[in-house]
Amino acid sequence: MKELTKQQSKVLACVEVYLNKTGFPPTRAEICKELGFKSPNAAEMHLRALEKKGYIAIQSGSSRGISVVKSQQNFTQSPDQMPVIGLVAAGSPTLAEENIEKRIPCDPNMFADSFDYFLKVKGLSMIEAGIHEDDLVAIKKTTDVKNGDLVVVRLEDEVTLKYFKQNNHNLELIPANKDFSIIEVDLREQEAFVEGKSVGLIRTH
Amino acid sequence: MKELTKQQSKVLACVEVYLNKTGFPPTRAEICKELGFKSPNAAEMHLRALEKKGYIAIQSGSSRGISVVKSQQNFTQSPDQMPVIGLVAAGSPTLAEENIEKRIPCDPNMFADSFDYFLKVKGLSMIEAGIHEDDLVAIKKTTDVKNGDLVVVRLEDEVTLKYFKQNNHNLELIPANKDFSIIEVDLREQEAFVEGKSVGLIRTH
DNA sequence: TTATATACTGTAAAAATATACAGTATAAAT
DNA sequence: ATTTATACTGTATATTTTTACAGTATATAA
Repeated sequence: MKELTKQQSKVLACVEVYLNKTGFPPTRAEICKELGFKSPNAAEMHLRALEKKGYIAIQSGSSRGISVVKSQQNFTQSPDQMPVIGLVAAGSPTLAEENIEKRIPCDPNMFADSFDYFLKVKGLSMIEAGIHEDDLVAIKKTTDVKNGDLVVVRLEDEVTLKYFKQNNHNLELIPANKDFSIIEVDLREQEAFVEGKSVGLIRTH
Repeated sequence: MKELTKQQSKVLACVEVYLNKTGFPPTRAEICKELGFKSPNAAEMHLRALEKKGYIAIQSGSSRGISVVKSQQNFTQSPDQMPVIGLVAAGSPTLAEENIEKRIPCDPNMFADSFDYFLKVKGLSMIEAGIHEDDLVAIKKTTDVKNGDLVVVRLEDEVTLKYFKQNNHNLELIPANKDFSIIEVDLREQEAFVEGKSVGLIRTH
């Protein structure tokens, strides 16, 4: 099987992801939108190349007439098992096997945004936001967070779940419980690592 | 899940076979050709019926925008699309398509107990249990509930989510908000229908 | 007897989509 | 220095496809 160029590989992945999410293949225009191309012909050329190399088949004249012949990644057909990580007092939440308490079968796209793992909540600092002890907060690994986001932040070796608010070098980590006080950090004096942000929550009754 | 008519069943099978063979869904015209209809509207009507009964989802305006939600055969392994139902003021929560606000890809076994649908929470009566407006409560259809369970109960045409407590003919539906009062029902005087119980909760941030 | 649901035909317009053609730009190969 | 392959933009058009509307026919329920 012939090698794919970087862009061809991206296009194939895009088709596969779309197919997985919607159940039918994307149009040229949709591929463009996803990958940032400005001409439908960009997608067309890549698709033709993928066809030539035997990765897809194109039904000429049919809309969305793409079928994936040889998948790049092996999509697991069974439901994903998303890991649950305890909010350990020390160190970053890592996906190392020893930190995974258990796994929950669910779709990483079940919330508005995709997520990477569940964080098990300890303590009552966010209770007024309806976040209880042992709730599982779905975390997307990212450093791209805005004021007001519910974020996972590491200070020294302490990991915490709080609302995020930053003005220049002044970082505030805001709890949702009047018995707790705001954590203020001067970023010139102390480092803070944003591990990710919450995109959702689940709780077992 | 509602029963299908003979023709609807044929159309669903046709879609599934086509999907299996080509990798993308058929158009109305192709369904007609396959099943011998002479008008694309014949296929259209059957597809709309299948959508209403929850077997497929149709992406409006998209060509071939059909995704099979609930397969007749059991060969689609894609993650289940669990329905979200609004807590309507009147009548039971039903799974008829007109009551389904959207669907969420997730595993029906993600909680300790399996569930049938999500109920979208209205109001603040359970806020002290960390259940907010617009949270989605996972409901298992059952009448087998115990005191202390979080249940969906219908009184007359009112559907409500409360804690369950019953002593003989005396039923109490207990909110989790000090501004709300307990609903007391004498079962000799008034009927109460237990629609199901909550097995979990999800919230999108 | 009059609805009501199922099950279509036939037509047509609007919208979505594939796809051809004419270019531009860049890097690597010859 | 010129070709060749990759990687696009931009435009236009023919075709595909959805979808609304107006009917017809039949069986079943109220």
